[in-house]
Amino acid sequence: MPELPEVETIVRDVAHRLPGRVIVGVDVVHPDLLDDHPPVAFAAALIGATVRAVSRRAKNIVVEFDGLRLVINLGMTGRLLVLGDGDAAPSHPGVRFTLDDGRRLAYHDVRRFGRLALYTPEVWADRAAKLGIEPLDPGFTPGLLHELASSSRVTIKSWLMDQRRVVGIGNIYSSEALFRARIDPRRTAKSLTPSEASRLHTAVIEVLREAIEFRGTTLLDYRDPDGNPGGFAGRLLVYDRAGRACVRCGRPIHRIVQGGRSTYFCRRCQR
DNA sequence: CATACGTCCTGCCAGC
DNA sequence: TGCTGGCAGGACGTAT
Repeated sequence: MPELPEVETIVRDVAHRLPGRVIVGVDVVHPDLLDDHPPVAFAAALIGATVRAVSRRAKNIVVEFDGLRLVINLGMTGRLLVLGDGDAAPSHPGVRFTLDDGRRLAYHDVRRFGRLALYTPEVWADRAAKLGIEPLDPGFTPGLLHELASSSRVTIKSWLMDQRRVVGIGNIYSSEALFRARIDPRRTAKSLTPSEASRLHTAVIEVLREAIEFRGTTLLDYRDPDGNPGGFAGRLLVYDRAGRACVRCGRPIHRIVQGGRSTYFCRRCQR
């Protein structure tokens, strides 16, 4: 899916366009996107509600209404599109929202791994509290990263992707951050020294910030709310570059499988 | 509790 | 050309 930079790009784009708008229509095309929530109740709760703010927590888009939170997780292929009069209908609509100014907000999802859920602010706060720390928050320090990692026997690659410790990092940015930190993805999380944890801390923050600056990575599916791809794919150093030359040493980038997911790294540069 | 793995779903692409 | 298998930005449930 969209990882933190892609979700952040979407949220920043809609955060100044949606507040003040009222939902006047809800069309649930694929009820499975709501889990077991009845589509009729979902629509009824949202119709007439005014968007007050849009924010991000981990890889979730949080649309804030008075006394209600619509939380959207994009899964692998989800898109949140803002459509005007002339815009074509999405090819894989999941849920369509009509706004009081005539625009439409469309949740589009080819694989339908995404989810839309409604919570009271209190229940959402409880769920959000169970997620790990935001890597771009000041509380995310080299010491905290080292401490959190020091008790885990899983590989550092898998550890980075676990949303219970540090949020927002997925399959692309975990490989990218480990390359930048020159750490072998096969190492266990607990094996990192304080100085390696510090390098990884810096690498995570830098790669996420740069990716946000370039509006995210589009390999195939990711689009911003206007339907445009992100610009960071060309700046990836290892992800999806198996067999190509490492930008640092020139040796070929390797692809391995960890936890059922592809990992890309340089055997020479990453120890 | 922590860890490992299968599952949800559709589309695309390489290889035969 | 047409088929098949493998693979794809995530996260949850279950088994051990």
